[in-house]
Amino acid sequence: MTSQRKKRTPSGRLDIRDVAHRAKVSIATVSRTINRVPSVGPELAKRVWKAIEDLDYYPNTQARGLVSGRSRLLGLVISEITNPFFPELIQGFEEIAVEHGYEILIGSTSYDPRRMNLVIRRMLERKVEGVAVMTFGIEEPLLQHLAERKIPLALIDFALPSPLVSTLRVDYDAGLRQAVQHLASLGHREITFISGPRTLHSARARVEAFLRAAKLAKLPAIKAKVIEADHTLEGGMRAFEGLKARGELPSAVMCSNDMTAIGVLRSAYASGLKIPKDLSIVGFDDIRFAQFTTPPLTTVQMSRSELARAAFQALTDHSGPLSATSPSEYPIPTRLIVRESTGPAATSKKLLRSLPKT
Amino acid sequence: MTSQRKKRTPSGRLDIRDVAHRAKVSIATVSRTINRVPSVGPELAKRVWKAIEDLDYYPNTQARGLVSGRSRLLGLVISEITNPFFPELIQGFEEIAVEHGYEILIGSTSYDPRRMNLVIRRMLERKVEGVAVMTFGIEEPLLQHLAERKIPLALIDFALPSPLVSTLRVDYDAGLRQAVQHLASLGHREITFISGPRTLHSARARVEAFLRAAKLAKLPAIKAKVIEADHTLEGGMRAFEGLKARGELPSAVMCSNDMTAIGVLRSAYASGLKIPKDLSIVGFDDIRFAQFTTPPLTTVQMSRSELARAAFQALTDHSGPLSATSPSEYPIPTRLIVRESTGPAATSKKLLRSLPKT
DNA sequence: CTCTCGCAAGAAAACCTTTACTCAGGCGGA
DNA sequence: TCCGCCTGAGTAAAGGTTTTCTTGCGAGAG
Repeated sequence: MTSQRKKRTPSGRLDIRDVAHRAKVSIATVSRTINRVPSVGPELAKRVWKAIEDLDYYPNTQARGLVSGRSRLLGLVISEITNPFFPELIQGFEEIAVEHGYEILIGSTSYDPRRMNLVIRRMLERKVEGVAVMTFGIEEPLLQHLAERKIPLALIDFALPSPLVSTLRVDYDAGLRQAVQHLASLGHREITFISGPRTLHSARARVEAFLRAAKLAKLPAIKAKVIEADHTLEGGMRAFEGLKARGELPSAVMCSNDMTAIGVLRSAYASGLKIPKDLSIVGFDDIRFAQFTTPPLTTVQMSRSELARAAFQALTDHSGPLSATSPSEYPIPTRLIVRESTGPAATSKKLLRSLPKT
Repeated sequence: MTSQRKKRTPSGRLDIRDVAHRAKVSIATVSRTINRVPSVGPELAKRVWKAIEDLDYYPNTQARGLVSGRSRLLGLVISEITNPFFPELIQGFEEIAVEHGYEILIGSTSYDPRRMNLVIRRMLERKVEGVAVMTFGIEEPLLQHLAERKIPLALIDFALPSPLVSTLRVDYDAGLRQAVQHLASLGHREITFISGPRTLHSARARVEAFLRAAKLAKLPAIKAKVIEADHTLEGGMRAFEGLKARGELPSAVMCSNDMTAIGVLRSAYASGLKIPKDLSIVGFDDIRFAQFTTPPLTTVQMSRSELARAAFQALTDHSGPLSATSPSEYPIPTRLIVRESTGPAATSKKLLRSLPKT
């Protein structure tokens, strides 16, 4: 009974023993109470909770993690936080993670393999319990490295034959088909797709889905062309300028992401074109800003919150008992959001004539 | 010498002892090597590093933090990650933090006091070594709570009389003075300032700085008016509509942030006004998107990377020995960036006449 | 009435580092 | 030559939890 307290400054950090002392129980009981182990008697539990309340105690996560081997930390690897696509993803991910008692570690790769390496290392050191790799320029060897460490992984548009790796499979076809059909029904017969960098899985997947959609829409003489840009606003501007300079402007442009579409919009506007009268533009992603362009952008929505939810799901499914019953693919739906950047087709002949010469 | 290893699965997580064993030294030496304690002989150190390399060992951050009392974690509290101001701030903060071996924990408050509470709690549990509170709707009691916990704090535009609290003092005057003078030199005599919510310190500080600048510019009969919005794009649109409906459109509008300015821009455009011919618009913040509006936005730049750097500085200055020599205020400069949304004044008479009636 | 089983709660080990303390040599000064 | 001191490396304690193992107690069965 001689609860021999060691010297400690009264104002110092308080620990589980302080609580135990105040509630007149052992530290084990306090721990069990906090972790809601059912074997604690209800009246004892109440006393413990009161002590916790009184002292304003909260457990030390580091000690907890050390012994339990669980860090309650999840990694989120993104390309660049200044790309407006990602903050919305982060928001969703943070929300659901926190709700489940996890904290998230964010790492931006800036498309730099060296940084990617560093990011992975950081997450490993912090003993994350899972990593959602939501960046597009993925380096396969690095992922292997992670997979070998027995860390659950959630990848986007990319699969890896490992039991702990899940894939978020974006259903590009659905949304792009809707978009192509929407355009076709407005009378567009020529659609140019401005793609992202060919090096990105996700960009390639979008192109292919577009091509399939164009084929499927088998309208007479629909012409589907693809040119490559880089998923940036500036890239979109350059793509438009290129098209215009070569006299290849179609009546409708679809873009691999919204930033590109906004760039096109901007350049088209600067060229004196009226959107959608002279040119219809469709984006992809539905970033928040798409609602606020002039005119508001018609775009294919890929829900960020759904993506976040699926990623979290995938990660935590795998961190439980290795029952291997958890699915390895999680479908992410997409759908067209019609706003005002699309309208009835103008013939490209007329369009070209109306253009001021550069 | 009987280096009695306990049973351990060969493929299990590896330990500082594994390294010690392989390098044939004690674990203390390994630890010292890793932490670059100079008392380790160079040839021993080399052997240890080699062992670390061979095993691909990295230390367990949790154990480290537990014993050293240092989590190497910094908290960053923001309002909303989807507000484009913040990702740029986060980027800068992450960069410098990682460079110094820290990891950051992000918490969004969404202007909700309850969430704010939760965010603080999360950071406390993780034993962060400092918190940068970069949100604007700060709850004072919560900060007190943090300050009492002896956690270094960096606040923006807000001071607290506590040794561990530093203030990032944004020099609104400089930038706003430049903006007012720029407008004045273009012939504008009426400038309306669209403020943020009065409840925000930062918003109030901007208003006051604007008023000072207007006074200082003491051009004859300059009319400085202030109306309140809410720092959102929609808020900016509403503010413009209100001004227009009341027939109070000035020749120039300055906004408390860029989102507001973009809203005004958008509404003005929708009303058939030409920017900057009919109306000059100045923003504040210089978010990245400000370069891409049509026309590109003239705005007062408050450098996010500088803010991030100062915040980090403030936090780490205080976490060293409590020498109290660290400054408690860190100045953040601002300056005008002239783009194309400002131009020579049109008289408001003429402007009103040219407006289509609502 | 006693023995055993089950359950609630306490004691102690374990988690992986860092760091204070200890110890063995080597070297310089007296 | 001897002693104290410095240097470099090892030993062990500490840090705050969780969790396994123990223990004590009450109740039900024989």
